[in-house]
This record gives sequence, structure tokens and C-alpha cells, in this order.
Amino acid sequence: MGRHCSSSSSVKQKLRKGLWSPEEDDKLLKYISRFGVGCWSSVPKHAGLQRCGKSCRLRWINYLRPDLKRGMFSQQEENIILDLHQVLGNRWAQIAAQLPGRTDNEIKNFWNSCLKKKLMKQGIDPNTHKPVTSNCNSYVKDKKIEFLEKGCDYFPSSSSSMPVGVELEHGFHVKNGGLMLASSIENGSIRDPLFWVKFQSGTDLVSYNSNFVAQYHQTNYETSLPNLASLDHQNAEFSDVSGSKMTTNSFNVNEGRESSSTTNSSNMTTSLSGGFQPMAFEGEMFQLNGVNVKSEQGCVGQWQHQMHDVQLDNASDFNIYSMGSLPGTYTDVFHQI
DNA sequence: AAAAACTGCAACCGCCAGATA
DNA sequence: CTATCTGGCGGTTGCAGTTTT
Repeated sequence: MGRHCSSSSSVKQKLRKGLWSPEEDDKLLKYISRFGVGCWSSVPKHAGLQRCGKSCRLRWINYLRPDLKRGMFSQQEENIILDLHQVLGNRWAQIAAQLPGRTDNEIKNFWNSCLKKKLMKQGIDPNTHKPVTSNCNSYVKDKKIEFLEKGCDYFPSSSSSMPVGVELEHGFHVKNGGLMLASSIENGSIRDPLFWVKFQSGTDLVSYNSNFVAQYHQTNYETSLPNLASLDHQNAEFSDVSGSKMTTNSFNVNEGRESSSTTNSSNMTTSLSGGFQPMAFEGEMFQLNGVNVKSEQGCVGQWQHQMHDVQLDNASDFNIYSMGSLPGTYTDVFHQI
């Protein structure tokens, strides 16, 4: 067992604790500069300090060492810490070994006071570095509950303009083991829902995309939709929260039907069609009715046609949340399955 | 203006492993 | 072989400065 500062010395002299004074720093600095780092337990005696050796060692390592880098962490350093923490966890000394001039204590403090919160704000679990699946935005949660309470009243049980063979129930139905989403017309106004598709972690979106099957029936092409992400999606290039560029790889308009393919910073490509306009990819914030909303995983989109539905392959791969409504034309819709 | 709450960070504490007596 | 010493590490605390109420 190690000894504690207060009991290790045979000398009964009271040892100082707490913050170091400039005079103490001076004594320690002069001593180490002259004799170098050796046996810490003998340092206080020789340097004329009323401190334990352990305290001297810590003061030297964390503050007095001449090779210490001071000041804010750079973006590059931050990235290194994030990467290493994902691999090493709280092994601060090992992380510090990769960052010249930084101490384990400094990195630990930076992590606890800054990086941890930053990740949580992005919906990322700081321990696993993976999206927090149960921690969806509270606004989204509220809207989900609201819809569940309203139940199937949101959609008419049938619609003359729905594609043949499709039955609407609670705004969605299962077809071929997948889920159908639909928007509809009510009292002559278009219901263009905003929704959020959140994929389960581990879902391979790249291969999933090929299974996005869009069926749609267009009766009226809406051209005056607000563009919440200010996204020119014909030449889209925008940044996610980390500053990484996301690009729209392709964009087509064919008889009023759009399809696009967008790649984000994680190299996840999402192909969308049937009038779906991507607005925010994972980690992105955007505003909805003055409320800040974040897409945690998956993407946020907006239907652009009066009537369509889309099949997603495996219902267990994703959850769908309502994203609220825009005034007038848009209404709340979907819910978690 | 004062009190309370929050934040960042330096320093301490307890535990451990390896070295030494 | 055992007891003790030492340095290293990660978790936690306490304090000073700042912000909010």
C-alpha cells in the first residue's frame, strides 16, 4: 500500500496543502532545474518545501515542467482526444502520451468540462461514442406523444386517390414486411408531413438505400414549399455540426418526381425518392417553428407531393417520429412504430 | 446589489504495481 | 518471502471566478 502525504514522513512537521504559492513554485523549479527529477520523496526536504513528495511531483508534472503547452486545445488536438478516447476510454495517461505538452490531468479536465458535454449535445453517448438511441429530442418526443393521443384521426381511413391495393390505417400500414408512409389531402389542403426516420444503430444505410422503394401518385406538384435548410438541393453542399461537408451526389426531377442521393461526413449515402427532400442529416440542427431540432441519426425530410407513399424494408430497422408542423399547409403526422 | 448556482481547473485521495529493504 | 516504499493513474473534491436569478 502506498503512503499518504500526511503520514509518510517521520517528520511530524505539518505539511502544506492546497494551492501552491509563487515562492513554493520558485523553490521547486530551482531545485529541479539544478538537480533534475529523481527521488520525489526527498525533494521537499532538499528544496525547503513543506509539501509531500507526491504533491511536488504533481506540481512539476502538471504546471512547472518547461515543455508544457499552455492555452486552449486546438481542433486537431480535440479530434485526437476524441479518437483516442473512443479506443482507449478514460486512459488519460495513454491519451496524453499522444499529445506532446499536454498532461493527463489537463486532458481529463478538458474531457469532463467540455468534450463530454459537446458529445451529449450532439446526441452521442460519451462513453460509447455512439448515438443515444433513447434520448431523442424532447420536442420530438412531445410531438410523438401528441400524435399517439390523437391516434388515427390524423388520417382518413380511406382516400380515393391512394394507389390501388394500399390500405391506410393510422397513417401507415405494413406491406411486404415493410412500412408504408403516406400523406393525403384533407378538405382540399395538402398534408405534407415532416417526419424523422431514425435508423437503429448498426443498420447499413448504404445497402439499405437500394431498398428504398418509392411508390407515389402525384396529383398536384407543390412548388412553394419552404426550404428549412436553405438547401439548394440541385447543387447542395452544406455542413453538418462538425463542419464536415455533405454533398448531394445526384438530383433528378422526372415528371415532378424527385430523387436525390446525399452523402454525409460518415460516408453514409442516403438515396431518397418519391418527393422526399432531405433537410438535415444526422447531427444536424435545424429550426422548426422556432424550435431547434436535431436529427440524431438518420435524416429529416419533407414530402413534396400531394400524394405518395414510401416503403421501408424492415420495420425493426428504424423508428419514425413526428417533427411537428408548419403553419398552414403542413400538419403533424407520424409516430414511432 | 446580493445571493445562489454554475464552471473550470488545480490539487488531493485512494488504489495499484513494481522496486527495494 | 514479506513488508514497506515509491511513482503513476484515474476519480473526486474544493475553490475561485463567472454567470444567473
